[in-house]
Amino acid sequence: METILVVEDDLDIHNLLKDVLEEAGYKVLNAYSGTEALMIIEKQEVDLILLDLMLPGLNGEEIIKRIKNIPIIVLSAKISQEDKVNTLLEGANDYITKPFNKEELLARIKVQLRIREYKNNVSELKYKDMILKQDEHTLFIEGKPIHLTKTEYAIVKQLLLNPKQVIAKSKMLDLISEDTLDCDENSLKVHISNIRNKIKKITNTEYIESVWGIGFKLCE
Amino acid sequence: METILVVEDDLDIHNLLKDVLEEAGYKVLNAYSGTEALMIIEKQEVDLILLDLMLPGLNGEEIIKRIKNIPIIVLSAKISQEDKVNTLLEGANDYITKPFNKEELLARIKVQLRIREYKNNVSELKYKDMILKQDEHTLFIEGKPIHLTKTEYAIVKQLLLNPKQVIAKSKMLDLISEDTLDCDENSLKVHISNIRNKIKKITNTEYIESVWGIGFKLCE
DNA sequence: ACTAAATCTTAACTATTTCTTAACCAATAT
DNA sequence: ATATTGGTTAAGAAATAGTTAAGATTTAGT
Repeated sequence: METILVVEDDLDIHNLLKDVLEEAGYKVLNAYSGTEALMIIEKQEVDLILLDLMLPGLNGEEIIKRIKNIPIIVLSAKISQEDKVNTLLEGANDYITKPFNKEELLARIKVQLRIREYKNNVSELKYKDMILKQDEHTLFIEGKPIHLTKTEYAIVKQLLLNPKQVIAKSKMLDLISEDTLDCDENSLKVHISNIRNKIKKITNTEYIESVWGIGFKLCE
Repeated sequence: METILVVEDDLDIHNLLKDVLEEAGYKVLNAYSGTEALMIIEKQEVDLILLDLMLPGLNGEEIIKRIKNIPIIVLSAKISQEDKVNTLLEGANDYITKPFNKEELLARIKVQLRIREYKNNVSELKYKDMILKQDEHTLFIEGKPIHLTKTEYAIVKQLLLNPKQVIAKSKMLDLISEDTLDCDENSLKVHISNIRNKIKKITNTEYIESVWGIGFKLCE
């Protein structure tokens, strides 16, 4: 089941949205301010955000800037075309004006969730001098192929799917759990070490960075 | 009758294309967004795709990356030569700028379908020192003929159709399911073993490589 | 339709690769 | 200074791949 975070301070609209979404089979998380929304995102897995632009405290625009890799659909009474364009450029993925039509809302949500799913399967993931060719199931660093085991491949794939972002160890374990049986944090650090060794045979450049106490990310 | 998928969000252009194509005797499928297009491809047989580059949601470029084995003709208002080149490099097969000429469109479509037809029925699939002569239903390695059974032939054919690519065991079973009754992963490994043995009688070179936990590919 | 030959699947066994565990050392934070 | 986290290593456990042979099934010839 996919999780949608609703960020809206108006209680009536909030509850209406919640009802519509739950009826459609989504799990709904609730935030009534921008700061609350950011807190929830850090702790829980969220697949999509419905965001009201007019919020107390931290406003919608600022929240959009802070969020990466979660699709955002903006809800707003603002109607000018200019606003629409600005919001999309700032990082929102879609825009719905209030009062909204139930079917349109659900359709737009579906589209965003699908896009995410499809991006996961794009045939080549690139970052700097790394290319993960998914057809060939091979990582290329500076043009040279590196053979990765199933688990190593899954780890590198997650790092490349979220470049510039730190992936917490627990999150990583969750993300790769489909490809592994019982990988724990100890096992994870062994895998990371093994991946780094394979890369070291090709180049001295570091590609994977540790973030102390949190997890791992690709070097910037 | 050949099936063409039209991916275009502008309703006027979409309908114009549909009319032209149906008049020319093609079956037309319609998609108005990238995600819709990908959904259709998964479910139905499509011989060619006419793709608008400017789409809501998943854009044209991303769709091209996801599609293989179906020729794509890109439709776009973009006119710079640079864009043209980029699109072709990314995986599109041809490029037509809007407003398009009806005859030119149909001619380009014909060319792509011809190429496809030729490739599909090409009597010989080659890779390195392997030649699969489909007429003779025989595999030649380093010039010497090897007799393959029906299932073995189907497996080798799939490998040769996608050289350099890893074919997952489950995918392979799916691809050869038309030629077999109930081949499972165990049976598949026996077939692979048998194919390797037949090749080994001719040469010591390895031609089929295993990708641990995933599937098989031709050696590079 | 019957028989013989070829092919395919099943299943046990062996070989190989990968994964996890756990001990030890290094680095970092309080 | 000490506790916590990260990194390395090696060995044993677990998973997957490869081999083999026998019996079942399909195909082809008569």
